[in-house]
Amino acid sequence: MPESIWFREDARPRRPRLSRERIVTAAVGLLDAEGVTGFSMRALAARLQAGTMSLYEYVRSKEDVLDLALDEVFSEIGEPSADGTWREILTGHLTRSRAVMRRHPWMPALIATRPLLGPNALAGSRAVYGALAREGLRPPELTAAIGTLSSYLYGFVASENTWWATVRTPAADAELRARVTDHLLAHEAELGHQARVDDADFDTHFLLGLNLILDGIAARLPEDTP
Amino acid sequence: MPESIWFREDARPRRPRLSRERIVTAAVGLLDAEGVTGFSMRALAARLQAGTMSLYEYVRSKEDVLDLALDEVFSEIGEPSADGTWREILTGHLTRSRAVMRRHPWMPALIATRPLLGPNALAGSRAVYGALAREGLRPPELTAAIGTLSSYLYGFVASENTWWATVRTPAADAELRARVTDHLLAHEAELGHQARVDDADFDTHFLLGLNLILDGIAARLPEDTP
DNA sequence: ACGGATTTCCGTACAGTGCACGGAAGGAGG
DNA sequence: CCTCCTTCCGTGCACTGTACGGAAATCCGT
Repeated sequence: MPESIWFREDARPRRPRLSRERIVTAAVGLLDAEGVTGFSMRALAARLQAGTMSLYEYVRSKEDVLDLALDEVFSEIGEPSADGTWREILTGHLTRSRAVMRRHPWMPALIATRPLLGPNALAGSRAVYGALAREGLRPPELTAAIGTLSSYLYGFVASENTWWATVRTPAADAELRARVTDHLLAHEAELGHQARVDDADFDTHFLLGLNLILDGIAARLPEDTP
Repeated sequence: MPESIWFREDARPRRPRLSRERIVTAAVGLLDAEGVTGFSMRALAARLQAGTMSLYEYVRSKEDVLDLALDEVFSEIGEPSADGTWREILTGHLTRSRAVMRRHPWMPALIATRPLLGPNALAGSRAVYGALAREGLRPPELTAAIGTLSSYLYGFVASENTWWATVRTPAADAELRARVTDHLLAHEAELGHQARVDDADFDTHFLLGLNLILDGIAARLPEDTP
């Protein structure tokens, strides 16, 4: 019977099994699981139960996949909230950005290599731009303020991530950890302050540094806002 | 004559052709010339006119070489000058740091991956620490200030470098460049400001952002200093 | 209904990578 | 002279990105 053709559930390519979206989400998952060094086209194809070369129907190169994955996770940050003071808006947006970059610790390494030109990344910077322009800040101070905020965010999370990565390696880098802890202790001991490094530490340091920058921006706004 | 032992000018067994130092300086040269993606142990050995595996007598792994090269160029930054106001000292130090990172554009990508635990990197952060502690700043604000400054520096140069790298590629990324220029223009046009991107632009933006942060730090110093 | 054209999939192959291993060259110490 | 020990490095292995060409399945014009 010729209709039996409808019952061959997966003989060969009826509808395309693969798609750009499926590849990108699989790439994000692989990067989360294995990091940037564990990422390979073969591993990505295996995760999709496809042949390696099948990916290249939808994607130009490995770099292409990485760019796509990077912009994909930028969308997780979302738009800044519409209400609140400008300080609250920016603090919330940067805090959420930091959370996303900690959830996907491979982001800083890619950002350092590839330009941020995906639609989601551009939309984010545009939103921050609007929040500050609404307060009356103008170029070049406006551009500098945005650059400072994003540079700070990105630099902070990068060192935060490599710190945790170093500390989590069991015993191979024990010597490195001892070295930096000694370094910190030498500093702190001079001033009688207890050295301790944990998540809460990074949280408060992030907010302290952010408020440093926000104070500097506030001093450049045309009139004072609470 | 037993004294002849004192005239053996070279070290123990035989004068080694290779050395850790020679490998490190060759690695810096190779990274400057080819970038991090063009760096390979085979290319490094070729540059030293040696067999690939000879390197492994002096170096544990490729990662090891990269760590060594990174700390090597950190020494180019030098110590902060001893006199001047704290703002002048920090501005000078950060400006010199930025210059070194532009001279070796592969630095941000490595910093995003590996922890900064080489002796030269640690010495630099210690010097900045001292300059601010001398003004009376104490932890946790002191630690936050240092982290903010280095995060800013590193994030700024990273985006600066990828920007130039993108722009310099002849025509392949012309579309990307057009996209970001459109983006900038859309912003600037809203406010009637001319968009232009060149070296001087990055210089002034770097100093604007730096002064933003320094103002924030100044507000936290115990008593006012000019 | 049939014969191409097109789309999807992927096996094979090639040039490149980091590095483990084992061996050769040659001076040093006995 | 023999032996050890340091430096050097050729070979090999598992792995990478991707160019190429072919096979299978669907679509389309007739």
